[in-house]
Amino acid sequence: MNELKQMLISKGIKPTFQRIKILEYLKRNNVHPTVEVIYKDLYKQVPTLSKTTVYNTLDIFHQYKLVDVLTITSSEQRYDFEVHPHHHFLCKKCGAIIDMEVKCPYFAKMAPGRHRIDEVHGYFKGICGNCLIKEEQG
Amino acid sequence: MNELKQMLISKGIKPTFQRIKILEYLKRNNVHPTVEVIYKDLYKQVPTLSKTTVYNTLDIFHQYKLVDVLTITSSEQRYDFEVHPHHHFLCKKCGAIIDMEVKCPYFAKMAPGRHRIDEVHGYFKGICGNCLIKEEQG
DNA sequence: ATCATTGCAAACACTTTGCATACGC
DNA sequence: GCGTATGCAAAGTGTTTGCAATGAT
Repeated sequence: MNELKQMLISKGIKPTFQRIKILEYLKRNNVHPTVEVIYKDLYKQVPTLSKTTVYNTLDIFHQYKLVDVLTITSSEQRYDFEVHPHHHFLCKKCGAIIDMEVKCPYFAKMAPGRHRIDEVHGYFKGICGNCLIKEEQG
Repeated sequence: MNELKQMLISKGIKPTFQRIKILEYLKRNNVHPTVEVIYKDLYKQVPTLSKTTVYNTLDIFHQYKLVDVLTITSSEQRYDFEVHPHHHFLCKKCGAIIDMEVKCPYFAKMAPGRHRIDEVHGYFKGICGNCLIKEEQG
């Protein structure tokens, strides 16, 4: 908790109770949760919490590059405690988003053209291992 | 027009006037338009057109793999007349989405793990060549 | 006549905005 | 006390749904 507080301070973000809780949640739950999920889970601990604050806080975290915003599914944004660049896998059956390591620097160098590239995103869609096993059994 | 009609028939899709028009539009405008844009543009030619029909039609096209759905921006879906697998570049300044060729098969083979990968998506964000030139001049 | 497509209007879901209250230095 | 953060409610935006009217064979 103190570590996270320091992390916020060092980025120039005022370490309020809500902000620390949300950052803590993201660090602990690396399942790329939606705002809804973050809100519902944290509400148990912080009953005064509002969704607006979750949105505000995630916006600030994103600005200060503490979290990544994933736009894999079109209907909702998902948030990722940012550690290092990596790709994602979305299971079309259960909806889970699973981290995938980037194994080669192909992507960053791929496009030398006229555009300035700031961000590189890659993701896969398919059926995750767990769902495949269930299909075999079912 | 007849070519597109044949394309629909060969896929088992009834070639209605609206569907042909929408497919034609997508083929001609490879700027990855939104539903809004498609609707507003086609409305001029087809004043009875409704947004619902645009949605319905794009859904069908997607099912039958005539178009790709891009979820690069979180706020809206964009549609792409599907020719071959390629990546995309989103300009954060002007909002344009530009096609980028896939130069190596890295992506498809990257993740041999437990999951079954059906789709591979890659995109970049940054400032496009045109906007860079404008910045220099401005 | 039948069955699918179309299109309006209402409902939905996620996100943003406006503003009054509460908190922390 | 002052300035920012919070949180409620309302508005906004893209998408989906229900259903009646239309159109094609």
